[in-house]
This record gives sequence, structure tokens and C-alpha cells, in this order.
Amino acid sequence: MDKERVAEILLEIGTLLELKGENPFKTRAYQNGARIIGSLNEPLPRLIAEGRLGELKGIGAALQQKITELVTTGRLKYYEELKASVPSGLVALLDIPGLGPKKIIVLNQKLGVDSLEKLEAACQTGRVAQLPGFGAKTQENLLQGIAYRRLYAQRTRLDEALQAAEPILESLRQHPDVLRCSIAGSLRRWRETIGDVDFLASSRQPVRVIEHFVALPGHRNVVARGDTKASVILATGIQADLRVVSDAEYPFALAYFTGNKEHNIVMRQRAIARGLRLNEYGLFRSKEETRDPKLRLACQTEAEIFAALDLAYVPPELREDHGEFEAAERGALPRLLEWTDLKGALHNHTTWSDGHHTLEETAAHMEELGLQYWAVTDHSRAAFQANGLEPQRLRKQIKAIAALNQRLADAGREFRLLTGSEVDVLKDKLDFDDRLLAELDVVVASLHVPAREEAENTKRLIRAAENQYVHILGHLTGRLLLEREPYPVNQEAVIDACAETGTWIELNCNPWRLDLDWRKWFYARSKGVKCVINPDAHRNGDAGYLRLGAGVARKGWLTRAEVINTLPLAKLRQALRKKRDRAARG
DNA sequence: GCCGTTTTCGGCCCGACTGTTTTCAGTCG
Repeated sequence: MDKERVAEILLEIGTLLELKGENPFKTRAYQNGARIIGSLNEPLPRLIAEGRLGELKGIGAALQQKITELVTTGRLKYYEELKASVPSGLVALLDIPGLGPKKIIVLNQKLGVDSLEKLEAACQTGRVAQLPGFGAKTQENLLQGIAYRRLYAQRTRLDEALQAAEPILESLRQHPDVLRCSIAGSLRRWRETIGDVDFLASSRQPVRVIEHFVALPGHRNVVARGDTKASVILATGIQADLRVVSDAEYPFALAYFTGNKEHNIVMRQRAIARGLRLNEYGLFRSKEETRDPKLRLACQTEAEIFAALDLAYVPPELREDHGEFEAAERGALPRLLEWTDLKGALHNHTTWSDGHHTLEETAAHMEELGLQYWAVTDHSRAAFQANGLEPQRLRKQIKAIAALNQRLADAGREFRLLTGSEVDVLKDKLDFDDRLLAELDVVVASLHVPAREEAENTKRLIRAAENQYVHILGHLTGRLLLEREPYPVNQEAVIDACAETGTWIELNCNPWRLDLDWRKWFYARSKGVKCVINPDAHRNGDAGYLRLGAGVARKGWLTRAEVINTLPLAKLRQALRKKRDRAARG
């Protein structure tokens, strides 16, 4: 059993324990355990075999035993019994806003509610309002919550969240009573999907800012509204929250509302260890709860807060409790890639296959953006639904690109299109033979029709990496965020093969994909595998995805030197030749 | 269930908002 599955089961145990009304700290111990196992950078079986599982902070005797049982036998008696003891529909009820474990337990015990449908019926007949601790308002909110959950997925893709958030941020920025404002939360951390959009503002007149926020056009309804905090549902169904604080509190609140839960817990623990107290209002010289400005350490920026806790500044994207504390303590945080470092892209489409713009339109647009190169990698023939190119058409395209580049050169322009292919990884070969691939500047190999078995997909991708003409493996897992799960593949094994063969891995920055996942880049980097951030553009506007990709790359701790398409054109051409030269020599 | 420069028990991050209460529990982030 792999670590992802182990982490899932630990997390589920935590949820089930919550629903049994267990000690919340016990629940958290399992959730912690899930996160620790999920973000391991070495194989779980080896850790167990060498008896080092207990060395992980947060894995005690009980978790050690359970994880070992899971990994060695593939099952866990404790989990199976626990699961059998909790009605299966209860877990889904946790998704309803306003419903937590305590209320679910009451609903289940008093009314026999064990599914969304039964909850809805109980609300409609007015039985929920009769329960102790419930009332008419709660009942109504639950009905609304059920309807809301039915209408919208719980999460939103990064690009959609950004699109919703940026106009609101701009409107806050222009409000005369707003001093400073920012996006916060998972969107500021550049997560691939967002639960809700968080805003933070500082002001001397918080109520006026709240009034402005809840009155912005395009809101469907106001969920909550206080003097310093409000929540609204946007027309798109996304929930947006705003907090307003004083300007002196702003950096503390920004740090607090940006870090994920685990990151913030570590921050507060670090404060406690230094005799301080940290909350969204400040870092105080106090062991008691306080907001006394006289006790507050004067920090103007987040960087000064980190410094006060003996840490280097941690960029927002890294605030996931994913190793940033250890690195920040040692001053070993990498200098992250900036999206303006990107000089071009190596996986894109045109009207020759399923793209929407011609070679000429594409070249003109990308040059206008200030890029130096743009590889045209239309689909290979197996992708017939995407109008994949036969060898003959591909050779024709190579000539067309050469002619276009010649015109650019004659006009004294530096921008170039590169020839290429997104060649399909088929069952036992690539869709084009080596002779044809050798004629191309850039070869991206992608698996579009995966097998059901992990071993088979892993084998196919490793074979693609071993081909001396393949520069890049495209969208390694094939996932479509919130739509399609990744196909089964041993990503570590494929990364190992890329490390050995000098093959690069794509960070496909189409917002449906963002694949390879940011969490996997830790392993890839440790193996020295280089990244290529590719928009997989089908329209000129898709070049904007590069910004998303750079954010996700930052989340994976990638630096400029680790991302191939930060290279200027001449150096890129050298890099593209390297693998082939190596194979020719070998 | 985990942990230990308050060490083997008794803590465990912290505060806002809502709704149902009449001083607080539950939920959320």
C-alpha cells in the first residue's frame, strides 16, 4: 500500500473519530499523522523496515503500529471496525456548512438522520428545529446549505478563483477607507483548488469597508456580517470572506490568514516557546490572552514577524508546514522562480491539430508578449479526435515553421517558433518513429490513453523517458482537477527514470491539470530532474497560464535554475541537444 | 493519540460569528 493511501485512511480515521465524538486532540493526532505520512520523501516500507517510523515527530506508538499493519498486510482491523460502527452517510453531512460532528451526532441519535436526503426531509417537516441546541434559523440554514452543496462543487479551480478575486481586490484597494489590502488564504498560497476566497484589509473605519464589501455588485447573498468580518456568496457560487483589522495589526492578520492551519499552529508554538503569544492581532510579550498594543512587538511586515520567531521570510506559497520551518531556520529557503523569468514554452498547439490559432497568429502574439520562443507541439496521429498529424503533415509543418522563422530572421527579429510534437505514448511504442522525432526541435511524450494497471502505465512512461529523442514527459498523471482522477502510475519510478535519462518533466500549467502536482516536485528536485512549465496552449490567451504555472512551481520550491524554459533561446537550444548528444556518445 | 528545558500526566493554537442561549456551545478558518 502506498503512502497516499495510508494517509487517506489515517485522515478518514480522524473524521470517523470526530463523528463518534472522540477527544478532538486524538482526532488531530490522526490528521497530523496523515499529513506526515503523505509528505514523506522516502519510501514508507523502507522506513518501517529500518524501524525509523517512530522517529517522525507526531507518529507515536499507536500510529506506528497501525501504519505498519496497513503497509505490511494491506489492511487495518481498527479502521475496518471503526468504519463499520459509523453510518456511512454521516461523513457526507460534514460537507454542509454549519454542520459539525456534534450536531451530526445529535441529528443521528435523535432523528435517525444518516444521509443528506434524510436530513433534508427532517428539516422540511420541522423536526430539526425542535431539537435542543437547534432552532428555526439553523433548520433554514441547513436547507440552504444542502441546496448550495447540490448546486456547486465544494472547490474552485485556481484560475476561476483568481478571476473572481482580482476585481474585488481592486475595488477594495480603491476604497478611501482601505489602507492596505490583500488576497489571503489558499489563493495567496497558490493552491491548485480553492475552497473560498479570503480578503484582508486594514482600515480606521472597518464598518464602512464591510458595508462596501457586502454591497459589491454580483453577490448572490450575504452569509455572515459582523463589524470586522463578512462572508458573501458570489454569483459564481464561490464564497468570499473579508476581515478588516487596524493597520498595526495588518501584517499579523495577513500572516495568520495566509498560512494553512498546520503552518499557523507551528508559528504559534514557536511564539510560545519564546515566551510570546501570537494571534491575528499581533505578536505579544505575554503569556496570557491580550490585544494590548503596548505589549505588541512592532512589526510592519510579515518578514519582521518571521524574524521575531527566528525564521527567514517564508513566501506565501510555501506556508503549508511542508518543510519550510526547518529550511527557514537554517536560512536554506530557495530563491524561488519568478514568472517573469519564463522566456517561452515548449508544449503548445495550433490549428494544425486542435488549437485555435495559426502558426502566424501564434508567433505574432507570443512575440508581442515579450517571449523569445514558442514550441509548436501539435498532436501525433493517434490522437485522431484532436486532428493529430500524420508524419507527412508534420514534415510539412516543419517546413512551414522554418519558412516563418526565416521571415522573422530576415526582419531582424529574435523571436522563433520551435518545431515539435506532443507524441502519444502508445501501448508498446511512441506514435512516431525515431527518425521523424530526430527532425524536431522539441519532443513532448504524453500518455493519453492509459491502461488500468499502474505497472503498465509506469512501464510505458519509463520507456518514453528512455527514448533519446524525447525531451519532456507531458502531464504525467493525466488528472483533470475536480473532474478526473489521475490514472494510476508510480510517479517516483517515472521520476527516477527521468533522472537517469536526463528527461525533463512538464509542469503542465493548464489550470485543469497543474500536473505534475506541486507536492511531487520535492522528490523530482531531490533527484535533479528539471522542470518545464508548459501552458499546453490551444489558444493565444492560454499563454496567461504561465503565471499559474510559475506560482505552482514556486509552491514546489522550484528555482529559476531548475526550470528549463527560463533559459534564453541559444542556451535552450544547447539544452535540447544535450540528451541526444549524450545518447549518441553513449 | 502525542509529547516532554513546566518530562510519564496534563496539557494540546486561537478568535469571530451564529444561534440558541441568558453565559455558551458549536462551527469555521
